[in-house]
Amino acid sequence: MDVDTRLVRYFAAVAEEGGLTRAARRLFVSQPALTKQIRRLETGLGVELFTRSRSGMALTEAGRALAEQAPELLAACDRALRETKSAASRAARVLRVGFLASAANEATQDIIAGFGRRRPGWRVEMRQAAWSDPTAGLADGEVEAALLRLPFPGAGALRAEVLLTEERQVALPAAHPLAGRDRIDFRELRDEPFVAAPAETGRWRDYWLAADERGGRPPRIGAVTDQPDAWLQAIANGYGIALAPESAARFYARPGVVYRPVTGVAPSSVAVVWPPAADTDPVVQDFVRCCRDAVGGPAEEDPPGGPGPAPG
Amino acid sequence: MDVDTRLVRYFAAVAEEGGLTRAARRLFVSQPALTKQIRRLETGLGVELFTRSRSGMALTEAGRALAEQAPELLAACDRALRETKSAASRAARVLRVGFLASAANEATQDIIAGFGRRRPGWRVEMRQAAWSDPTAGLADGEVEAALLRLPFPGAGALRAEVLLTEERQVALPAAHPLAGRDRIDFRELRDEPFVAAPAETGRWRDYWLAADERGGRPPRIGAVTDQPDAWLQAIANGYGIALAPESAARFYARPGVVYRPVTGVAPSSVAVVWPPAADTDPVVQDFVRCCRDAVGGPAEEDPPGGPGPAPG
DNA sequence: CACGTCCATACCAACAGGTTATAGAGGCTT
DNA sequence: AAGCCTCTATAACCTGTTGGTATGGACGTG
Repeated sequence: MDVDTRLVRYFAAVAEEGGLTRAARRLFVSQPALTKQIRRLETGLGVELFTRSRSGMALTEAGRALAEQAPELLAACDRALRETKSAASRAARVLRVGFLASAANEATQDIIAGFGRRRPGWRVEMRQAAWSDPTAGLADGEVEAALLRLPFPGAGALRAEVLLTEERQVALPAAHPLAGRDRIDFRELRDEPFVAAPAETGRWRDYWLAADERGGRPPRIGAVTDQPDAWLQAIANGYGIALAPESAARFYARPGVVYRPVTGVAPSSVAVVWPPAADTDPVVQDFVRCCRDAVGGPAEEDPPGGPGPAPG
Repeated sequence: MDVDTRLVRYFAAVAEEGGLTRAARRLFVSQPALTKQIRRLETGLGVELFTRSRSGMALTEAGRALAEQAPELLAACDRALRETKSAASRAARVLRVGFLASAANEATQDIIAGFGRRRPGWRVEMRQAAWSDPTAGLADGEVEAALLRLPFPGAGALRAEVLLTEERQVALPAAHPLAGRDRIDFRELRDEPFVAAPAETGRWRDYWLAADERGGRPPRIGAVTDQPDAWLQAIANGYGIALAPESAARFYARPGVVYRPVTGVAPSSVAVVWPPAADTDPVVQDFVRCCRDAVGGPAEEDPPGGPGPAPG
C-alpha cells in the first residue's frame, strides 16, 4: 500500500475543517477534486474515514486513528526532505539564506562578507522568496536560515534573533494628495485603498495593513501583490498605498512612488531566523554570529573603496 | 513539496541494490520506469541523490541523508496505515486473522469458538492470503494476527508462539511410481521436479523445497503456484511433487493426489503471530490465549460424528 | 572482438488528478 | 410554504504522469 503524502494532507485538512467545501478552499483545489481524492484514500485503505452528512464530514473511529497518526507521518516526511536538501547544500559548501525583500538592508553585505571571512570556501546563496511564502523557504527546508521581518507565521516553531528595528513609512503614488506632506498620521490613511499581500499570509498581511491600528474597521484592498516589483507598480499606478519599512525609500525608490514618515504605527524589525534543528549546526550558528556582529559592532570598516580586490 | 511514499521506496531500493537494473527487478517494474521516477524525485527535490556510473548508482551526500531518513518515514507511514485499519476493525468488533492454507488445522474451529465465548459480540474474520504474502497480511496491517507455518520472513519483527508441530509428507500425483510406497526417504525425491511457491517468498519457499536437506544441489522446479487449488492442480497434472504438512492429507484431499510419509525432512510448526504493537491489545492477547487453550488442553471433545449439524 | 551489463532516451497506452457544470438533499429565513 | 443557501456527489472533459517496450551508447570482460 503506497500513500501519497498529498492525500494525507488532504485528509488532515478535511478532518480539521469538518467539511469538503471548506477544506477545498483552504487547499486551493476544487471541491469535486477533494471528494474524489478522499474517496480514493478510503477505497485504497479499504476503510471508511468519514461519515457523510448534509452538514459536513465527521470522522469515524478509523478516521480518528489516522488523524492521530498523520502529524507524525507528515513530520517525518518534512524532516526527511529538510535533511536531504540541507545535506546537499552542506556538501556543496553553500549556505542558503532566504529573504523576502530588502533582507537586512545595508547590513546584508556586511553579514555576507563576514561569513565569507569566517568560513573560507563557503558561499552564501541569497534566495528571494515571494510574499506568499512568509518564511522564505525556511518552512520547507529550502534554506538553512532566513532574514525576515517580524511578525512571521510559524514563529513558534523557529528561532529568531532581532537584528534591527526601523520606523515604518507610507508609500504613496506621486500624485496622491498627501504626497507633499512631511509627516502623516496613520488615522488619515485608514480609509485609503491599500496594496496588500495575498490573503493566505494571514498575520503578516495584517501587520502590513496595520490591522491593529484600525480599531477593528476592515481595510480597503486596492490590489494584491506577491513581489516587490508588482507592489511598486501597483502603488505607482494609483491602485493603493502601502506601509513599508523606512529603508524601502533607499532600496525601492521608483519614479512615481514617494515615501513619507507615518506616525501611529508600530515599527518594523528584521530578525535572523533558523529552525531549531540547526541549533547545533556550526555553519548556521556562524552565520547567526555574523548577523549579530554586522549590526552590533560595526567592527573594522573596510577602507574606502570597499571590499574586494583592488581595481586594475 | 509533496512526496509519494512510492518514490521513497523506489529510492531506498536503488540505494540498497546499488543500481537501477537490480532495483527494478526487485520492485517488479521496468528499468526505464525506475530511471524516470528517480530523476523525478531528484528534480522534485532539486537535489542530486546519486552519481551515475557505468557500474551502477552511488549515493551522494544528499542521498545518504535521505537514505538515513527514509526508514523512519516509511515506518511512520506503515504505522499510520496499520493503526487506521486496526481502528476500523476494532470499531466493527472484528478481529482479522490471516492464514495461508489450513491455518491451525483442526484446532482452528476451537480457537474461533473459544474466542467467541471470551469476547461476546466480537467476530473473527479469517483472511486467506496468497503464498506470495507469507505473513498473510500481517506486514501490511491487513490483519491483527495470523496463523502461520514456520519459518516465515520478517519473523524478527513479529511475535510468534508455536501452537503445534506435525511431520511433513510428500504429495504425489496418483500415477507417480512412488505413490504406492508406505514410506519414502527424501533423498529419493531430491531429483524430482517440485511444485514451488513464487521466488519472492525466499526462505519460506526454500523450506518447502527442503533446501537444507539437498546438500546444496538446486531443486528442479516443475511449476510455481500461489494458491492451494493451483498447487493441487499442478500436482495432479504431474507437473511435480511437493512437501506438505501431514494435515494436508485431511484438508486437501483430492482425486489424483496422494500423500505419503517422508523421512529425512524437518517437521512443520504452526504458530500464532502478532506484531509487537499488539502486545498491549487486549483483544489480540485474548485471541492468543484462545490459541494456547485450544491446543494445550483439548478440553471437551465433540461427540463422534464431528462438528456441524447432524446429517439430514 | 564479440558479449554482457548498465543507464538513458523515444514513443505509446492507460490512468490519475484537476477543472467546470450540475444534480439532489437538508436546513434556515422570510 | 416558498425560496435560498450550503453541503456532498456525479458527469464530462483535459492534461500530465506512470507505466510499458524497443533501442541506443558506454564500458568492462571472456
